[in-house]
Amino acid sequence: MIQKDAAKAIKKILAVDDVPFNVPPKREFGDLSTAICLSQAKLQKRAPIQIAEEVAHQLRNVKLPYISEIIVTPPGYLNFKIDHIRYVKSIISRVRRQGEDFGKSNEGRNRRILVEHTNVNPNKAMHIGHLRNAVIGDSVVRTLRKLNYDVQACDYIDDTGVQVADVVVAMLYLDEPFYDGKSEDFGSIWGKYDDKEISFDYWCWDLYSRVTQSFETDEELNAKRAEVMHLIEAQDNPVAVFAKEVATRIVYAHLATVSRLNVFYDLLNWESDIFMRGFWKTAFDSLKSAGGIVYETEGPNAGCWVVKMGKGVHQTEDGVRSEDKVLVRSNGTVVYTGKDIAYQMWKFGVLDRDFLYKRWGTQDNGEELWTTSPDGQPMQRFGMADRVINVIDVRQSYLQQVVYDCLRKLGFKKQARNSTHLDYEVVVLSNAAAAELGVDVNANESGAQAMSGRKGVGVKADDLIDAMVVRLNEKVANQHNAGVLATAAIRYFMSRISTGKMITFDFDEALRTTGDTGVYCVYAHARACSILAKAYPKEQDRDALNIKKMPRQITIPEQELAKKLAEFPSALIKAGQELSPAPLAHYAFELATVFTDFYETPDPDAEKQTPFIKIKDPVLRNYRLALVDVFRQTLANCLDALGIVALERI
RNA sequence: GCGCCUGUAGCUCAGUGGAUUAGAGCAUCUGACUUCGGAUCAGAGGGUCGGGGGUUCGAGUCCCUCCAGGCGCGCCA
Repeated sequence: MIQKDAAKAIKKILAVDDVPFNVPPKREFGDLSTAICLSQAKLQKRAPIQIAEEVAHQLRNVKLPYISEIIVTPPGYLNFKIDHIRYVKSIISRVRRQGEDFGKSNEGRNRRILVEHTNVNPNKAMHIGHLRNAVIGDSVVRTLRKLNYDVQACDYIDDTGVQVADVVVAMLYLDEPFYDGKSEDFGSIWGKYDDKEISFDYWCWDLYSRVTQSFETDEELNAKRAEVMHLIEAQDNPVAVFAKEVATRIVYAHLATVSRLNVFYDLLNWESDIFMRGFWKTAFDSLKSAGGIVYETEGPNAGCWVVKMGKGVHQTEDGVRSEDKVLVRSNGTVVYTGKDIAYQMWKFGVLDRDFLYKRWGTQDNGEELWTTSPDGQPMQRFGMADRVINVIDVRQSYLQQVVYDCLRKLGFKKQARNSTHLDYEVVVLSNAAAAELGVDVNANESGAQAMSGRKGVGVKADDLIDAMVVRLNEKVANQHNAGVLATAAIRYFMSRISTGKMITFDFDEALRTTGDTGVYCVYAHARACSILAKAYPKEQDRDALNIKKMPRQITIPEQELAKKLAEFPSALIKAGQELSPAPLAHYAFELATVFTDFYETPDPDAEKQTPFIKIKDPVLRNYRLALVDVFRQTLANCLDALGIVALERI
């Protein structure tokens, strides 16, 4: 706010659009500075120092609040000294007044954003790569809600794809007893799975990797695979019903897994419903009449409906290739991207068709989760978004662009513009981690291995969470706190790295509890709570934190803490603009670090530090404790945006 | 071949045109609890910001080029 006021005044004086601020290298220059006059010098063709002096003169007349002095330094910097007593006081009272709402803003103005994330194939346990998606998606949802967007969090369930079909084939035909091909009774099939031994998603993990290996050699099994895929697509037979049951059981397992990490949704969107509600037919008709799609009669795509992309047909070293994207195969079936176009149109409410909905259940956060369903009811509630964000890893960039291009070709230019592929890099395994999972690599060589569901190579999400809980259990008050801390550790670990960077997963690094970690952040919060609990054993005594009097001097650690606290609203805005949890993770750690410094050395000049709760001067005592309190509140708000619960005691 | 991403300390990462000395964490070494939580803190060592050009008063940051690594370019999802 202090910066905003100064920027506003300077904008007026110099008639510029933007005034960047930063921190001067030396404290005697002040607390804030801007080099705006240096860049202005070029345009005005005058000495920068001269401009700076003039601006400083005018600013002094404006009387900015919280600014006590304005200094000009060569070659033309404008430096501001803050009136720390007024400033710190205003931060404290602002955070105390706003409480949980501190940091929120009205950026979104209630604009509706649909965020789709997680989207794990319902055929096996989730691994840590899926976790990255869920953590990024959920954090973005939380952040956008704090910016007052009307957010719908969706999880897409591809229950009719090949991956589910493969597990179904495995269950029916990999081990005896085999399915007879027509029965509605799958009792003997379910008998192969023992829920006392292993969870269903884990069981499928191994089953899936076994069946994909068998496909390489087993002709008969491949024939069954084609048959099962056909039956699932047809939807009107016992195998399709069985497949839906398999997928549903896996979805329950996935939701249980992500729930351990505080990831929640508003709606589950099933691909089978997209299929049965005729979404594709409508989109196909629109594409045909808009001329966005053409039927090829010759060339490599003869017999297909394609979207014209790039250069079309061209010669490469592999022979004649086409950049065009096939949407309808020559056998008349639609590819995934085709369905995705229809689905994207639904998200914006421009498809002219809708799902049927019913309640799925209540999530651990107390919120109702809905699902699309063939036996649901129509509802005017989901979709119809102003903006759509699809959280999908970077390998699908090309296909996402095809979807958005098709929207454009259909005349939905605004919707195409408001479609965002939130692309993030994948999680790979360090050689050491891969070796630990039994992959044949040299653990001592630097390098990484891709995870592979088909090969069954990957760190399962629940295994990671369990390992974290085990590690934390020793020093924690109870089992519940170990779970909360494990969530903090894992979410932070997945959040702190920029979305554009690959995460090379390593057990030692992921399970760390010291330094730049979620555990450190929660620890700092718990410590602050502990101080307050000792200072004011009775709840009503905390009224003293509504401070009226300030000490005569503000120490440097106090200034640093106050400045960092004031940054939180802009950290949230930045995270919302970048669609990434990383800025908030960095902010949380910095805030915790600045607080710890304030806690350890509140009076840098004093020979001996006095614990806050033992300070005799009531003004200083209440003031310092008020700082502890607003820190506690701000960190908790930040961690909330990251889906991390700030414990009061560990 | 074309396109996208990444390259900053031994390792994992910040740093989205500003200040003489490029910041954290981990690891290594040295220290600090009879006072508010030691999952902490203080200190030390460790850098040709992949290389080379350019733009600018000023470049880790922008442009060009080269190098290295990753990922895309399916009638798979």
